[in-house]
Amino acid sequence: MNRRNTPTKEAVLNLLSNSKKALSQDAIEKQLDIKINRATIYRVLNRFCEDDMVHRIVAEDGKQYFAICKKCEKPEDVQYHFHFRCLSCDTIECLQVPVNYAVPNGYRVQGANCVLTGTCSDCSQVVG
Amino acid sequence: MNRRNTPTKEAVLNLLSNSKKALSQDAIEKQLDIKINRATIYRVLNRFCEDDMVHRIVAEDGKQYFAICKKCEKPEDVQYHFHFRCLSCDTIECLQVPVNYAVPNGYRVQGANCVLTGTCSDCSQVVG
DNA sequence: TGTATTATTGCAACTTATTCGCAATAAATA
DNA sequence: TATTTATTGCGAATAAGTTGCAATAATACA
Repeated sequence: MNRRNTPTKEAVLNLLSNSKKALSQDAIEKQLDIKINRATIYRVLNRFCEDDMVHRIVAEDGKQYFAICKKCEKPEDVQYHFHFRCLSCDTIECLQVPVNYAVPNGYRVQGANCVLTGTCSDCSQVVG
Repeated sequence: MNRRNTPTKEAVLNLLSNSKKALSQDAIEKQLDIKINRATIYRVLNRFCEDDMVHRIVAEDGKQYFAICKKCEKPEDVQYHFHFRCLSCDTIECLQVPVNYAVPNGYRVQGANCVLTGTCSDCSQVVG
């Protein structure tokens, strides 16, 4: 199952690389210059995730968001990090904040999906 | 908008009270003795959440799970806690593990949805 | 350089979770 | 007991994500 290079793949990867935020399929489709089918975008994204080039975040809206970040670039860096969902500008971003936890005896952790919700620094500026 | 007591409401609340795990609408419907409409269950659950009697967890499967736990009983206890989703027995439970985080300047946190994934203590016992 | 192999794509249909409008029902209250 | 309106059931709608299939195109190889 060798991967092939296609314009679609490249376009989506570019978009994610240049975005500071995690993007949903929806957002990706809108931001792309070229028209790419919904199902294709999902397939491309799922492949990126399989290949550990991108990670998937599920927000409390139940939707999937995709991001490339520092953490993705060094897969040795196993530590999970928090994500932040701003209710004001409706975006999700990776925080450089590690997730610390101590689970009870016998629990084996294999993954983490941690999203904080609130107002991001940009949107908090409203006051002055 | 005063709340009324109904058999439905009582049944769902009982179920959640006696369950150690967080339950999805689906699970609730199956476990109830009486037949309650899907939409009604959602409405009851959403009302419970509004009234802070129950809290809602969104797992990486994108589904909502509902739970009553110690934390729910003392709303003054603002601290968020982790949830654990066992991939083996496919359940979600509240952990007595607080979520600690330090967000960058300017960020205002109003909520948290933190789910750890893996194998719970019961399912880890397989070995011995 | 031409051809075969098979990963990738687009399309349409499907699944699943959740919500919504509306009319009927039933708590609470006077 | 009558009135008010929260709650329910039903069916339909919405939205996110997946899947089957045939067509297309990237890669490998003669």
